[in-house]
Amino acid sequence: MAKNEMLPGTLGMLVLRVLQHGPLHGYAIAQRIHHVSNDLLQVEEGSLYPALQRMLLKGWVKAEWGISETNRKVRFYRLTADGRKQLQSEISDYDRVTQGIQAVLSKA
Amino acid sequence: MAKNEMLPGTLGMLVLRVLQHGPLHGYAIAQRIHHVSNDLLQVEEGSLYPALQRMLLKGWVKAEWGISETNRKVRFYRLTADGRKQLQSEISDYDRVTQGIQAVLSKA
DNA sequence: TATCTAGGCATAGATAATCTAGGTCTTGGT
DNA sequence: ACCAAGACCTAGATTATCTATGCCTAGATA
Repeated sequence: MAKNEMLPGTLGMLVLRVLQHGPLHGYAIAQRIHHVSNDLLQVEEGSLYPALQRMLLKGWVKAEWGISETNRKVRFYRLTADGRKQLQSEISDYDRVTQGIQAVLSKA
Repeated sequence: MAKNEMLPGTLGMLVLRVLQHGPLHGYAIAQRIHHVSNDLLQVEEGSLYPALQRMLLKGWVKAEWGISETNRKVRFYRLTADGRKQLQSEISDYDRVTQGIQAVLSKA
């Protein structure tokens, strides 16, 4: 995953995480992740929108149309109760796996 | 990536890392990763062998047949100079991305 | 001796998630 | 009248993983 690419399998977790603050529209989700990560992470639109569709199907987010700060028609996503649970689960999986990886990288 | 699954994109790095000590055969690579990670990581053979093939093609490892400690015909893999460079590159990519992820998870 | 288990290599096919590269529409500024 | 940026979306290619399977051998055990 060179340059600004994502770690496959972690995008959903990041999206759910930034939605914990409150609803955001897609474009804003990508920007938020980019800024909060100090520009280390770059979410491509071709990854983001399909991911949001998957999460809608799973019931982890709900969407509704609205108007953005810049007066554009946008789709706001907000976390559901299931989404919150899913986020916790993904975080603990992620923590466990990265612990394992760190162990290998350090004491291999 | 539930239970013992891998984080996609990190297997190659882990394999190269454990080969830094010296040559190992495939089965032993999987075991080493499993043990060193405190059983957190489980490398499936169906992931490992294709990964080794890819790394052979890229020239990151070289393979030769030999006899294992348990007297079986095995294929020993050892790191090449290119493999060492690749490992450093993958580690720094990985570190950068996980820093970004941690930033989002904590200060989202 | 026959059989079983574990060690060990390998591949095919399904699945999933990403990226690239396009496309569309709108708003606000020049 | 035009253009850049905001915003949504999808198709297709690529890549990496997992599941399931097959094959072979050494050593232990019945």
